[in-house]
Amino acid sequence: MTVTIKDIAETANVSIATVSRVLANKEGFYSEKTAAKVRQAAEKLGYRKNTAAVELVTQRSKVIGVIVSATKTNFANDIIAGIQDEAFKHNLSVIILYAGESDPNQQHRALQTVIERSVMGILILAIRPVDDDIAMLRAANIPHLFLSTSFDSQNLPFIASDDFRIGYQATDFLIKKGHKKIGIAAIDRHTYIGTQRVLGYQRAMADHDLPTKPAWIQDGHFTYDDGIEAMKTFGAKPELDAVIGTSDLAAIGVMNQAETFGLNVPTDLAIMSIDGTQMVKIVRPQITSVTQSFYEMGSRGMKMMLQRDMTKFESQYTPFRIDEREST
Amino acid sequence: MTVTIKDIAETANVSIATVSRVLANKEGFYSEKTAAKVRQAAEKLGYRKNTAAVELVTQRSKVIGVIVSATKTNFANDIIAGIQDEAFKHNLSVIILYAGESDPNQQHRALQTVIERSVMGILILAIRPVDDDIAMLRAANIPHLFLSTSFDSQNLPFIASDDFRIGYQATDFLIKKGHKKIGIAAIDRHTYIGTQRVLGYQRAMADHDLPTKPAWIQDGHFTYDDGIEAMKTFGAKPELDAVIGTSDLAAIGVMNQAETFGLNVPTDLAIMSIDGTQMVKIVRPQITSVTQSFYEMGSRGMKMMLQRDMTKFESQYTPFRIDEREST
DNA sequence: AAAAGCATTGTAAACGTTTACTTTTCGTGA
DNA sequence: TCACGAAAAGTAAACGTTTACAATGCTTTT
Repeated sequence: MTVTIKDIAETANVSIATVSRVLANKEGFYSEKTAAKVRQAAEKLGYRKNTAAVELVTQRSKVIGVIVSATKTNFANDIIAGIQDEAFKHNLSVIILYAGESDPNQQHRALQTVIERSVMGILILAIRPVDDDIAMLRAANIPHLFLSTSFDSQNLPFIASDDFRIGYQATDFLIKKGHKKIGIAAIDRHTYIGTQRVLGYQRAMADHDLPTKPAWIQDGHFTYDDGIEAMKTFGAKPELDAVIGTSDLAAIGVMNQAETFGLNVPTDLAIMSIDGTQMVKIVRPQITSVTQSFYEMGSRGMKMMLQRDMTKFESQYTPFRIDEREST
Repeated sequence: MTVTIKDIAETANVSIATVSRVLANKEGFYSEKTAAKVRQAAEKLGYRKNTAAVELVTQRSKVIGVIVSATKTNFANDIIAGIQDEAFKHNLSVIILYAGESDPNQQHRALQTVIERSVMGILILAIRPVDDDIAMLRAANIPHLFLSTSFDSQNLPFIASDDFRIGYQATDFLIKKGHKKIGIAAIDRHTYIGTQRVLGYQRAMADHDLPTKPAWIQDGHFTYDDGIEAMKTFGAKPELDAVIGTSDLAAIGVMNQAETFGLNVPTDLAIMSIDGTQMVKIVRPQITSVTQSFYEMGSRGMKMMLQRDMTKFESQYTPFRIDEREST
């Protein structure tokens, strides 16, 4: 039914080895005359390479697997764009698997899928797998790299922002603008990222001899609704004079709730977000953000994959900057 | 190096056929006693199935390929969620390939990749491939379906919204709110979707005996910036009393530019968007939208794939509704 | 004219599964 | 005890490539 190189070989009157060589452009192993015959036959028969066969015999695939959490925050698109552009340059395919929102089952299945496909590398976005899955990942012996998550222990390679510094500098920025009572909203302290940001925040406050209160730190999962909730807890007459939203959407949630309370941003309350995606520019007032280099995380991650030797993977931080806008 | 069923067979002291049957859960073909031995050996050796080998011999894969345009509009995530959830239920993997923003090269490569992987089905999101690629797609004899794009001719199967009706009803809604001079922003009339929406708009205007002007229709590609540009063209003292943005972001662009001009939304200018993603709820004022059923497009599309018989694919429209908010 | 070297092509094994077909084992009824 | 049938297990071919190695033919060197 389907056309194979064997059919081409017959049509072109050569051996399958020759066909294979021509089609794979193994230069120097065939004459142009034969090549022309082969290519023409392939074209005529409507030949399509069978990737499964190729991967089986070569024991490798030119595919990078990307596992993404289907979170409601939106930076993943930028990271993926970075991965994609870099992969395209090197003729690699990218397959993306969504792993739900912190659903361990889906995560496990996604991981299993890419491992069984023996992809040449695995990029894991903003997900911290359970220990069993990490063990599986290691056993699989496939280069893998975490993006936009960092770890304290485990020595897993990652490319991410330095979240302690993000927390510190965001806070420091607000303090230098004259704020003294600064809150932080929708932070997930079960994640390493979350703890680091809080630590950075606390250090900055301490460095400026500013007191903090536990109630100024509102837990959540970086979502819009968590931002709203956090602001509701801070109240209509908040003690605070500035709030850091731990994602763009969270910050927007804080801002909208603040305005519902009749507070003016930035005069009554300054707001700052962490991420700096398009979101912060389309709302009014535009939100001052710690802008992360998501695209770069993706392209750097992809480049690292190209070395293939995982032992050389070195965790690194991507730069971030503060973009001042109207909300501070 | 890697563990194969042959290794398991040796360890468990059975034939590879038995191993294969146990591991594939072909019930009725093995005794529980043997099964236990096999499973234990597999576990012990750290066996991983080789998908390439499976696909080669079975001539089929349990993978759905999804091709997405990496557009700056954001509804794709919802469609993908629908696809993903449905696929998960049926134990299928989903691989997603980004095809750039209307870059024919990337589209071609993405298509080629999924075809060569002989996926069991292809879902194409918001992309209208060039004719050559459509021919290739057909020749490949793989079930395929377009989501969120419709076609006049070609008889390609799709699941999308009825864009004529969207255009009509959005316009009709505004007219019934008392508006008479209605514009439409950031519409791409090179797409079928675009022409249909404009036709719907024009018909609604005509049905109410309202005149229109060519300048009221501003071309673009559904982006935020196109929304801004459109509004700039309409001017600081626009002739219009309402504008339809052809995506959420486009509508937000229109709104932000209108406010830059000092216009009040909705009193000076009513604004309406088409899509109805989270975006319209996080901006102030919240935007009245034609809300499409993106998630449903995804899950319906996936369900259709399950039939596998492409000749039975029937193009269909998913429902939409109008959600009134603060911008009208 | 034979030998050597090179370019080109061919042969066949290998990759890791699944599965049609065959063989063995085992329980049951006569 | 034996024949029979069902259950369990085994044998081997097949899937479509790549590639090491072998073979062929041609050109160049001696």
